[in-house]
Amino acid sequence: MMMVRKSKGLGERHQKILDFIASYQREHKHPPSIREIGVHCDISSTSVVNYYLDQLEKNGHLERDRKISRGMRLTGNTPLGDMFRVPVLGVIQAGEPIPVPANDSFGAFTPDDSVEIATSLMPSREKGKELFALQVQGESMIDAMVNDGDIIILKPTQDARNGDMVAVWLSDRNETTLKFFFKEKDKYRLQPANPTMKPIYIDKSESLEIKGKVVMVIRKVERYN
Amino acid sequence: MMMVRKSKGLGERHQKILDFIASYQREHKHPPSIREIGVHCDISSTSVVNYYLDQLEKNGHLERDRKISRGMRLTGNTPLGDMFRVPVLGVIQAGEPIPVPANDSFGAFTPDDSVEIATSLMPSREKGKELFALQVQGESMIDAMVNDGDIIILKPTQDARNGDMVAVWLSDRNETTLKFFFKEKDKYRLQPANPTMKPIYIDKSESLEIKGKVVMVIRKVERYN
DNA sequence: ATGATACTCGAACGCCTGTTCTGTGTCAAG
DNA sequence: CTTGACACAGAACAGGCGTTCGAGTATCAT
Repeated sequence: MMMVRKSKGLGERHQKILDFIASYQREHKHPPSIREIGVHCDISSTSVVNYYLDQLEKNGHLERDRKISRGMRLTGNTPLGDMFRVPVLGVIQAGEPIPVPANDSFGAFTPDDSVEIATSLMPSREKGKELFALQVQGESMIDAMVNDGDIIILKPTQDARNGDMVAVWLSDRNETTLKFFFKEKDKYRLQPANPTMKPIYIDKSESLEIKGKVVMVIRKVERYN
Repeated sequence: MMMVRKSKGLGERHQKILDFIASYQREHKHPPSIREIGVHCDISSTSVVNYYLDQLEKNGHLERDRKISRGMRLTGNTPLGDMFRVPVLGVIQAGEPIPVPANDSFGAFTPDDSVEIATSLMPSREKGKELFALQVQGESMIDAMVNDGDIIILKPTQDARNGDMVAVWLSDRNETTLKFFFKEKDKYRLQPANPTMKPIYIDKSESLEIKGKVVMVIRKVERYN
């Protein structure tokens, strides 16, 4: 019978090292040395750090240039340098609920699809880890100035402040929509981004599920056919 | 009287080093060492390389982490890693002509403003050097599904193929617009991106200046207020 | 001529860093 | 109990690397 010491492929130590490399890289613009990793991860021997680094490389979390000082770099879905990698969780369309990230394994594997965004493009200081993206399908978001094929990036949240652009699921109407959100006396006002279009009002008795706050829209203009 | 040996800030040697660092980084994913620079740039002494590196740092072309092996990185408008830096040349609005890049000093200094785009987001294999960006002002591009404040990235071109989304200047109408372009029998059809809106037709006798082909639209959703 | 400035070379110094080797303790399987 | 895989520590080694220094050469203004 085969039993694994630590059931997960990634132990606490591994994760700690990975996190440290990422944060160090963000701060210093270059990867840490083995010894620096040791100090900050409470590992007293360089050989042990090397030991873990080897494993991380085997698992594909890391790339190494042996013999080269600080010759390591994070791979895949790790926020590298000044770029965010945002997972595309699915599509958003009129009649369907919005896929939202499972709370548990968030940083985990989403090798599906993802988009990379330069941090310099990020509006606020949104932490990249919490963001996710959806691909718009159909032309139902036209009043939000969002086209078929556009990619919207949003931050998961349940409540919005007035003026936020939110993705909401109106289960009563079986409708998904993107609107600017305003809470008024006894109802909600959902204002389209297109100023030529009129807002819709949702009574507070109606169900209104805010799924996330839209932080960015990206449109790759291909070809109109 | 003060005379400069080489009138330009950047000598041939400087440029060669800069180029080598860029190409080395692309290939190895990490910067070269001083000695490696020396070998590939025909400099026999490490101190000379260090000498030039210091100058490049003073000129702002380079950042250095002294004492740290390979602790250098290119700054500014150098296509680093897998990211494009696209210069924002100005704004685009209804009644104004579209700013287009001067043909001469393109790669030159545009320290104004710029946006960074991950190459993975680029639709075609557009070369980043030829792209430029404009910030949309006003709501005149609404029929192109482009909002006030959006950033559009386009490739300068004079002619378009059917189905391309182009930025055109209609001098007869004194109007700037973004539309899908179609050449028909004796006229041009400019099709709005918003499918609920009707196309406009431009007679071939009218002037129609294509300024560029839109390749991407980016919207940072801030706050509606 | 003379001195200043820019540029180049070569060598030596010493720290930093990845590697490797030996040894220790733990724990599950046989 | 023995064995062996696994996690870890510590020390020592060797090479890579940035730095520094002394010295030489060329150009140019004074």
